[in-house]
Amino acid sequence: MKSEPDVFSYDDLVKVKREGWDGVRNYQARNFMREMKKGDLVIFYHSNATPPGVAGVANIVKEAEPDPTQFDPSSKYFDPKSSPDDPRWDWVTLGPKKRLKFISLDELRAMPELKECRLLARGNRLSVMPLTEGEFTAIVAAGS
DNA sequence: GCCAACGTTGGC
DNA sequence: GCCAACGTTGGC
Repeated sequence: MKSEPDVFSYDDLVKVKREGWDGVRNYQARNFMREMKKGDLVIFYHSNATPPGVAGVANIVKEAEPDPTQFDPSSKYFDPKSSPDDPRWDWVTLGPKKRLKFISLDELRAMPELKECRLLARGNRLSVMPLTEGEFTAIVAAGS
């Protein structure tokens, strides 16, 4: 899962202990969140950063449920086409699991295990996407 | 249903 | 700040 560290970093997650992952407004990303189970592990990626890269491992502490910001007119994530009767967007709640030694995007690209990794695919803009077990393990090993 | 215009993402 | 990629919107 990607986050812009200026907005919400891995350190912020450690600080607040748990955080609802608000603002996902892409159906594919939403559907991936819906597949997540409590206890699932998540690679926390810092996007739009200098440098971008992986900061740590998080876990799912609460499964998908409606993202309340979609109903809040004062939120930048407000969606007037969504209603509490028929919510369109979900969030999951994350907690910190394990901080990793920062792995920059350059280092990720150099890892043979990540050759096919969706995160690194050209033009990929999804903020939530699945990793294979091998990819996950390789990233954790690189940051441990 | 097509597709041009537009907005957003995210690396550089 | 630039720009490629690509999802969404809206006119037809």
